[in-house]
Amino acid sequence: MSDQEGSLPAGEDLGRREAELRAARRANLAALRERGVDPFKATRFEVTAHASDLHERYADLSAETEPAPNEPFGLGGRLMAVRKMGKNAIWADIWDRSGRMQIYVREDAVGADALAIFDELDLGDIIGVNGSVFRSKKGDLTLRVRSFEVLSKSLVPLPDKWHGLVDVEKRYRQRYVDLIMNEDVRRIFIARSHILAEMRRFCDSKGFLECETPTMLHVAGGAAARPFRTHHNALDVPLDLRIATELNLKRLVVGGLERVYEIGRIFRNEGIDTTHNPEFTMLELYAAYWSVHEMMDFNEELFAHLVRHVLGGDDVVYGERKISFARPFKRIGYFEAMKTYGGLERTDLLDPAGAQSALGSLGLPASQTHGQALDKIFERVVEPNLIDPTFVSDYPVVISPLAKRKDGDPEIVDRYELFGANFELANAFTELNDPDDQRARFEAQIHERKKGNDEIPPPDWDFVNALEYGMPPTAGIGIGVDRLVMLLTNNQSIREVLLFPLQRPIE
RNA sequence: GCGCCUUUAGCUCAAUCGGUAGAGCAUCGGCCUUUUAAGCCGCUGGUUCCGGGUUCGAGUCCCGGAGGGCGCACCA
Repeated sequence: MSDQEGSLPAGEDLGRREAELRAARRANLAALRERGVDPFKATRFEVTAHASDLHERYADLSAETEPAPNEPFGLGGRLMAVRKMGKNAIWADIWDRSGRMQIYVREDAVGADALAIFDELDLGDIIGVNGSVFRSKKGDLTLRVRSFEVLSKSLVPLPDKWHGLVDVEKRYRQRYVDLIMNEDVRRIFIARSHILAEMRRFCDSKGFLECETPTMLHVAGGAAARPFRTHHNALDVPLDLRIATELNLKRLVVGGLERVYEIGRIFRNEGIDTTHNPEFTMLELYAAYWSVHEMMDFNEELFAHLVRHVLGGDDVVYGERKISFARPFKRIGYFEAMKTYGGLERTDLLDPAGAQSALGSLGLPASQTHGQALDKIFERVVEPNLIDPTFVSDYPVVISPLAKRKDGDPEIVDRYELFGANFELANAFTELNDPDDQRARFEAQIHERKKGNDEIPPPDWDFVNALEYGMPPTAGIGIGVDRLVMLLTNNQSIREVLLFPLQRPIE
C-alpha cells in the first residue's frame, strides 16, 4: 500500500471533507517517515505501568513535593488530547485500558528533534512514553516525558473529543471507535469480562467442570426455539446451531462427570429487541445428586457473590430502582403467586379451558396451547410484581417438559425460576431421569411438531438411550449471562452488553 | 410483521411560516514553556440517507424505499 491520497479500500465512498482529513494524516505520516520515524515499524514497547497504577501509587503526591521521586515508567496508549504551549512545550492526554494519563513534553527534556516529531502527531496515534511523574500546578498527576516512541499511526479522524461518538448505529457497527471514545462503554465490557471470570471461578470452586459441547448439531434440542441451519460439505449433511447445551451436558452427567457447566453461545433464529439477540450466552450447570433445593442455595450464593464482587455491596441500581441481593431472596410458589397477584385459582389454571378463560378476562388474545396461555397469564399478572430477587417454585408440568414431577403431586414439577428487576434471571429444575417418561414426552412433542409448531425440536432419541444407562438424580440451572450483565451494569438494552450486536448489513 | 420517532460537514448539533444550509470540535496556517473541553487570530469544509412528487422556490410538505432507535407482537 502506498500512502498516497486515494489509495482507499475499493467501494469506500468518502465525502470530500473526510478525504481531506485522511489526506492530512497521510501527509503527517509521510512527514514522520522523512524524519526517520516509521510508526508501523515498531514491534514492541516495554509497558511498566498503566495510568491507574500511577494514579493509585501517587495519590498522595503533592505539587509542592516536586521534584517527584525519580522513578521512570513506561506507558503505552492512544493520544487523545493535545494542548500546545508555545513552540517548546506540549501537554497531552494518553489513554490506556485503565484510563487517562496526562503527559508533559518539553523541549529541554526530550530535545528539539523529538519535540518536532511529537508536534507532528495526530489525535489517535499510539505512542509509548517514558518518564517519571509529578503533580502539575492544577493538581493533575502528569508524566514528565523523557523519551517517547511512535508505535502506530491513526489514519482516520476521530469523533469529537468532547461529545465522543453518540450515534447508536455507528457505535455498534464500529465498536472499536466506541471503545476508543467512550470510557463508560469500555467499563461495561471490562465488567462483563470480570463477571464471566468470577462465574467460572465460583463454579470451579464448587467442584464443577467446565465442559465444551458442540455448537453444531444434527438435532438442536433442549429448548423450544427455531434453530439456524447450516451445512457440512465433506459429510454432506445439514447441521443446526445449538439452541441449548442441556442435552449434551446431561449426557456428561450420565457419563459420570457429576458436576458440569458450560458458559456457551446459544443461537436462536428469532427476532431482535432490547432483551434478545440471535446469539447470546448462557450458563448451564448440572449437579448430580442435587435436587432443586440445593440448586436454589447455590443460585442464591452465586448471585449474591457476583453482586458483591462487581458492585461492592448488596444493592443493584437498575434504571429507577434499587434492588437488594442480600440473602435470603424472597420465595413464592407458582400458584401462590398467581393467586396473590391475580386472584387466580390453581384448579382453574390447570384446566386448559379455565386457563383460556382467565386469559380472556385479562383482555389477552387466545393462546394456541395450554402452556402458552399459562406463560402469558404469568407474564401479565405476576412478573410485573417481581422486582426484588424472588424464587418462584413448583411450576406446572405443562410448561416444563424436561423437569421431574414432584413427589405426591404429579401436576407439579420440581422447578423454580429466579426473577428480579422484572426479568427472568435463572431457570432451574430437578432433571427428568426416567427414560420412559422422557420418551413419552418426546412422543407428545412429535404431535406438537406435526401440528405446525416449528419451535418444537425433533426428538433426540439418543438422549433417551443415554438416560436408559441411568442418570443419577440431578438438578440443572440455566442463567442468561447477557441479562445478568445488563442487570449488573445497569443497561436497558442487550446490545449495550454485546461487543458486536447483530446489525443488518449496509446496502 | 405493525406503530411511533430518527437520519443535515469527519464528530456533536442548529436552521422561525416553504425563501441564500450555520456553529462548536477536529483539520490546515499563525501566537503562547504549568495546560487540561487550554486560550487567541485566520483559512477551509455540504449528494441535508436514497428515489420520486407538489411548488417560482424543498433540509422543511406529500408518496415510496433504506438504515437505526423505542414500543407492540413473536420469543426465554
